[in-house]
Amino acid sequence: MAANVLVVEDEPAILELIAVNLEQAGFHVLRATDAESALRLIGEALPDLMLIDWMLPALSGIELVRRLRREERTRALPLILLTARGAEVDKVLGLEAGADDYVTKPFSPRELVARLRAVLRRRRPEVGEEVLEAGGLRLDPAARRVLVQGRVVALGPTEFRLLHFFMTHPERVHSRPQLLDRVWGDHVFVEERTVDVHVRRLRAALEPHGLSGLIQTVRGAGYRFSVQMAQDA
Amino acid sequence: MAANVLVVEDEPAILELIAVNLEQAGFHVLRATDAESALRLIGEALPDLMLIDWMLPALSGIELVRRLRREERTRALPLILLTARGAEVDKVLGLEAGADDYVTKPFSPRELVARLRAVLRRRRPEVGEEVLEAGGLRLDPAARRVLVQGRVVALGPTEFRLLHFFMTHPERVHSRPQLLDRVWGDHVFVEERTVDVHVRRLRAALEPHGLSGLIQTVRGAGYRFSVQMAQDA
DNA sequence: CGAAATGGTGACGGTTTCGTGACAATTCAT
DNA sequence: ATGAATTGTCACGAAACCGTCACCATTTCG
Repeated sequence: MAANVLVVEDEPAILELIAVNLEQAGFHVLRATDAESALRLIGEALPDLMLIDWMLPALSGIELVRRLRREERTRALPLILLTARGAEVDKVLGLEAGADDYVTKPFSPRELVARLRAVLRRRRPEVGEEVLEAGGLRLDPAARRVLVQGRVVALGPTEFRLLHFFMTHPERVHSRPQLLDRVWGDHVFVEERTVDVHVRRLRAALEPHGLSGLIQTVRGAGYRFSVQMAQDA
Repeated sequence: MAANVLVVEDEPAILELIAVNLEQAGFHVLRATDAESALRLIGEALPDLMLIDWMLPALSGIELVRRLRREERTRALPLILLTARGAEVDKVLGLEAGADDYVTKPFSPRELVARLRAVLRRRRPEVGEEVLEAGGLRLDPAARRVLVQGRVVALGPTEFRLLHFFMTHPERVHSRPQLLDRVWGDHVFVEERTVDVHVRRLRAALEPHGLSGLIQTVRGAGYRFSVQMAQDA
């Protein structure tokens, strides 16, 4: 989720101001003070989004936008332009050049972050939204809902994510550390036994619907979601 | 591609100036010097876009905009307002009344043409104007009205838009940022919790009509409009 | 057989999230 | 201009959720 944002702004003070705000919002910020160094940075690795000042030395912001749009590799790169207040015309020209959005200076940090997120969200074509079916279960990620024979299974957020992971990685054993990594996130630190508790809660939620044995304990190894082995004593 | 543009401007010299510029840019220009003759022209044939001066004799430009937005036939008609320089309030009022954009006088021909093209490009799609029915609700976008069993449901503007969005995207969870994005608009910045309040108001408005459970909260994720499963704990 | 290891289970605070009522600011119609 | 309606924000409390622990059952292995 930590998106890389490349900020191109020639005024060092403003650049830092923006960078600090974005980093506080959880973004990873790359800095550039002119278009050329920005292009150089892009050459190494594509960021997830670019924030470009309208006024830049040498190659102007809008020129940079146009150039990025011409290149195949950077064509789909989300771009946001920073324009000075009152430059109404610039907005139109900027959007025509191919920017995804613009922010007028001065701006509030909240507004900037909101715009950023909006653009990032819009560009992503929602991956992993297919409905999953296995072992009589029907999990719909978009609706965030689990059904078994038309009946809704009541699940908490963590249980839902856990089941989601199990269903996307069935028929194999996952250790507790692995589950913590994939379901809780690699930055979270919780006890391994917490997994046990949530597995139990998930089992308890499935039981009333006649489903049991789907999640199996592999002693000394971890847990496994299995449709095949679901019916044994 | 030669779009018909109806220009409403009471000052003959300015009207001609605009007309000449637009025609040079390839538009077909219709002229009117007051709101009434403009309405008469529209009665015969709808233009593709209207350029309306703020100050008009008798019926003012903003009144004309409001009136056009009320009529079903002209609701989707792209409108651009011409305002005097520095009249910041006018801009807000104009956009609120339903104009798609505004241009401040004096303006450069190039700017005017750019705005016109921009507005035409993102012309309102006629889709999403058909009557929606779901879960005992009947929503008419054109009439901006919601019925349940013939009875009118009293909704504020925001609640209406919220319900409209829900009904056009049912059976899936929408996060608060997503809802702010789609219902409030990209360029509005309000607290996320504001969504909660409006969801509550919407629920409160539906309840007296025997409808409950249609809008479900999904803890940690957002809200969901669901017709099926509307009756569970 | 007994000790150690492993996992199931129930319960308990702490935290997060959401519903709700109130409020001030603003807009709109009269 | 006055009053009604709408909107965004906040504070408070209820409820849901989470992580942890203690305790017990079962398995493993000396």
